[in-house]
Amino acid sequence: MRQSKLFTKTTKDAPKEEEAKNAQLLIRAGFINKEMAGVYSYLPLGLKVVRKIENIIRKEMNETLEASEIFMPALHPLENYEKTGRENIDVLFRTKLATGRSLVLGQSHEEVVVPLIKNHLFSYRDLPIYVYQIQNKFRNELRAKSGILRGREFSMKDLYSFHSDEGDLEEYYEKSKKAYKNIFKEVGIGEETFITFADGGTFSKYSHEFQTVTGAGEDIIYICESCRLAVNDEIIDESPKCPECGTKKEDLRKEKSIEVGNIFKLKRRFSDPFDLRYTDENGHEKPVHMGCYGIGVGRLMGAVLEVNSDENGMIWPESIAPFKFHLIAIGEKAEKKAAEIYDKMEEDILYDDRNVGVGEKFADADLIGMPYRVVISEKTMENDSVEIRKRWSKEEKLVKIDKLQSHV
RNA sequence: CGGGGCAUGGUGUAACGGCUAACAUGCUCGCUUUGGGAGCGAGUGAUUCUCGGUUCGAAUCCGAGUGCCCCGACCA
Repeated sequence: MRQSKLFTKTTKDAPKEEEAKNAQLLIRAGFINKEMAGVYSYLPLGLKVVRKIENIIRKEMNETLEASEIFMPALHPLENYEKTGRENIDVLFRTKLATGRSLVLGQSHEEVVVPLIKNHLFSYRDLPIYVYQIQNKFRNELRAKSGILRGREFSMKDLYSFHSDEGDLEEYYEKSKKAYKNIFKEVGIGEETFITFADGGTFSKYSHEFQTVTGAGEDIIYICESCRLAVNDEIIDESPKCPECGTKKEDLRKEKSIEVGNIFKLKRRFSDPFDLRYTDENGHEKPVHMGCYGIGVGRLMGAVLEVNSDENGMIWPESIAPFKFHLIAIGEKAEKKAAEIYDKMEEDILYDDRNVGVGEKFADADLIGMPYRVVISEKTMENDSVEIRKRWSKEEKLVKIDKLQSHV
């Protein structure tokens, strides 16, 4: 993309109303726009990151977990929540149809997906079923905070699995952990992210969270380094040790962290209220066992930033960077050559063709944080080369122009 | 929801109860400049969050409201 065609602007100063690093950087770089507390627009560069994260998630959902993507509504009838007893949870946004019928804005989709699946699930031959979506959730948080880490409207991937028995659910649940690990590794926070034993909320006694260590987090976890597992502070008193190797609480590493994913064995918590059953091989009706598996997409983007940035700006992992290269030309001759390079590799390059000082271009390249900054000047052209600088290590080297694409 | 803080051009800040609300940045025009937010000049841009009160006079003091941030509680 030619940067001159990008309508968003960068700024030197962060708005004073944002304190969270992720929000300051994303707003300064023009990736997002704040509409109100906890509600943000995603602008071209920010949306590119979101789309890349989504596609990484989709790949794991489709391939590893064999799930089918669907898209459910944000408007839900309140009656469904009365069936499950969740009509009074305090994060529910309520609204009404013109006819007076009570609705809620979806904060999760169990109340929609179960009746939906009921129309398609009759026999043991239909099981298992795995469906997921990437959709906006609405939660009337008393306090939105930390930029895009806790919003009132936010994008989330939610997967629901339907099983003939607990054993099958168990197996799939374990498989989901692997898929989740792959996702967090692929977006660049694998090292900082730990499977964490946590409270099950209204769903079940326990659940597993995926917690990414960062000072910006709102949870506290106790990490067992050797097992790469953690225990959430909320249940550490109940089980004050590593669930795997038994290392005691005192020897676990205590850290602040942000929950980027969460998986639950719902079992019959939602299938029973809707009478979701199937007929088994012997003609008997049996209950359906469910699991649900969430990942906050916007939050994940924020978490990546909290982990990867420096005083000059953002540092995007190649897997989710809006572009791989940020191309800057110095001098008229170099501009011509840069345009040629850009034409061949449009998809991978953000080309700064703006008529501004080179200092500003460098500063913006640091702020926007593409993994590789490519500079072409008369000096580098003497060797038919460009200078490549890695955003994260600041390491620089000259590379032949025709080797640029294959080089890194 | 409890506690604390903040609210002034687009953005970041300044201004004793008293003159036309200042500075930086941004933006526009002209000239110059091109390896780290460059320079000179000329412009542009504000109902000082809202409502009410005190006062001869309010950005400034008082009250209420709203918005935003932080701590806590809450968090499918």
